[in-house]
Amino acid sequence: MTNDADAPTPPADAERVADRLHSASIHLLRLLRRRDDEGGVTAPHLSALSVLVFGGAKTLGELAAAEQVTPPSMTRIVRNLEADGLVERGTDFADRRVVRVRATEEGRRVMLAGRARRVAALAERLAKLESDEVALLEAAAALIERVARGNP
Amino acid sequence: MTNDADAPTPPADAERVADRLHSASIHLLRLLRRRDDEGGVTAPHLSALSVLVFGGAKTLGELAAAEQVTPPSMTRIVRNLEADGLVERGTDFADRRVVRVRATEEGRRVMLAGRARRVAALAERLAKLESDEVALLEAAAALIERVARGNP
DNA sequence: TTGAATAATTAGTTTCGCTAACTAAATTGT
DNA sequence: ACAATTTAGTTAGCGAAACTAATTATTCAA
Repeated sequence: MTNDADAPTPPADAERVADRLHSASIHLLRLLRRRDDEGGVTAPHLSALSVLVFGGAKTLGELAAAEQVTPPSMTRIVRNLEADGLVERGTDFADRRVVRVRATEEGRRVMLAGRARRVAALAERLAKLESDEVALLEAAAALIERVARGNP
Repeated sequence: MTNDADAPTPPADAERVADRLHSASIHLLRLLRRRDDEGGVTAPHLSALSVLVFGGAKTLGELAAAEQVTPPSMTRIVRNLEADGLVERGTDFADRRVVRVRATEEGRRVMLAGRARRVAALAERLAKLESDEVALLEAAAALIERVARGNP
């Protein structure tokens, strides 16, 4: 495995890049996966919560779609978040089937604190990179996000 | 997000980038997990197998380290791979505590096929990007890999 | 030679995601 | 208007993945 982070326009075959990106993502998440005992908030919870904090209230279905999980999975995530007082559910009066979910103030605080804590190990390592490398990673994150959804 | 790696030093705060990278990785892997269920080999298995195929035989402990999981986790992965005939275990004659693991021929074939299947959805989407965007992602993958391990 | 260290395994727990089947509410078609 | 269909969400249950703690087997060192 030779390093081609700085190679001059390599033959960037989509499949090879896909494979590396896949592999890199697995290893990155394993680094961050460990449970956050202090806050008790796991990565998927934090992720859903941050959608609510930054994107405002959503229906359960919208949240499931945003997080790319099935509705039953999101039902469970929301139930746990509610039990911890981090989100609130309300019924939509126009359509009583839908469940509206929004972050509580505590949810907002916990999300911000938990995120900082969870991401600290990574941020620490990023701080050691050159600034152009960090910029590259930021651009890449946006691209990956776009690719993971349907390139919208 | 039109700027590249050579953008004029944006305020690339490490923590913000860490958060986005984290989020992007979660979503990317969720996308790929679904595709993967169509085949018999799961992502962690494939990942470990590819270490063996590309890196040659390893001890169980080395494999655990390479994959950033604990030894018990790797024990289970290897047991499953062995049950499927994809790897073989052998005792090291110099030190009878260690378990040497190597991919079988079938393991090699299955790994390559599985990887192609797994990565197809991603590669398809990558193919729609500009070539400089793909190159950026490739460089990012290498960087992420470096960061996820201890920046060596 | 006995005791500490190392490699791997076993046992048990937790979290997460899925599918299938269900309830409840809204919409549609006759 | 009311039966049939569609839509939103929930419940129940399965399987995969990862962890910690404790155990076994082997090696190394005092």
